[in-house]
Amino acid sequence: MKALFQLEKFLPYRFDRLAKHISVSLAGVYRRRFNVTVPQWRILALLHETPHMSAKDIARQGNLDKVMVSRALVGLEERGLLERYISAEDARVNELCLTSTGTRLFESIAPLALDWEADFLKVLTPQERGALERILSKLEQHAKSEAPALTVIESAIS
Amino acid sequence: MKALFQLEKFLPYRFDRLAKHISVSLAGVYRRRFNVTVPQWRILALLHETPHMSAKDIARQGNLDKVMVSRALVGLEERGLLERYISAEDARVNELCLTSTGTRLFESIAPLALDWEADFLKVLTPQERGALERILSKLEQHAKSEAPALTVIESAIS
DNA sequence: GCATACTAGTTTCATATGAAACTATCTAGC
DNA sequence: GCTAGATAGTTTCATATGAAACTAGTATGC
Repeated sequence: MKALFQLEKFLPYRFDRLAKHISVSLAGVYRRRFNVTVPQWRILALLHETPHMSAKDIARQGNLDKVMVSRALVGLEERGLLERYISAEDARVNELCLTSTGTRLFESIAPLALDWEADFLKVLTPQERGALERILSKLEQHAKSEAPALTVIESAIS
Repeated sequence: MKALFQLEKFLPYRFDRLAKHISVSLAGVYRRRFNVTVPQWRILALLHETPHMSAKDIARQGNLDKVMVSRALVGLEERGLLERYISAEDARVNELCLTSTGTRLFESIAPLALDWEADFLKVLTPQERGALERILSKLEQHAKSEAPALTVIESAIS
């Protein structure tokens, strides 16, 4: 009648531990070989996919703090990996765009990132990979939908 | 022939985002209601399960930095939630033990934590929950086994 | 038994983080 | 067209983090 609770089996703990492991391990690849931080890597990926995004959009789509985006952009700009233009419609907005150097850098990193991912998932069967995909999607959906409500509770209580 | 890489579908990104969401949301429960941090919560859980652990064992089993453990212990001790004894075999080692107050506090939090977990998983079918369990175990196993190798590479390169 | 190398836990310090204030710009209502 | 309130992005500042140095104690080899 002991063992009501075991940290080792507690999902939030397991998720945190695994996510940290993944992040540290993969971030090492970007950093060692390309001297790129995680926020910078996300920015490269987002801008490669959708050029001319604003910093705000990057923050939202890359799950990053706007302060972190601001700082990461400075670093990328200094290295000539991206350029900013002031938006024609709204002078507050930065229109961001990878330079050809930035594009090439991203295209060097991306295959390594995908290799890393493939290697990480190689212990799973194809069925399990499909299941993981579906499960993550459901949990993400759930998380997204409850986020606003929790914010309200948060500000109401604390 | 675009879209070789989409951040939104990249597993490390998805894991990081989901884990952060979980952590922030759940940590709010401990903190608001009980003024307990995540490391403190892990320590309470581990000591409840296995009394008389050392700080080092807690760091390893709770996936925490030893500095963080040291600091979290001070907070718990000050609140009278745990006591330390100097180990009889080795005077460097702290033998840690929850007080009855600490035990009661843990036993107040645990059901809420489990409720939170159940609520979080309620969008999954029983089959999916089983699959998630199995998948996580495999990935954890894989992560654990490659960790030492990566450390070697790390120190060799950087 | 004493010098050397090691380990548990703490402290220090330099860096990372993000909340809040700030600047520049925009929008809405008058 | 001007004022009040909002928003994009930056800067400041106070806190969180963890690597490395430190302290106290242990183990080993001679």
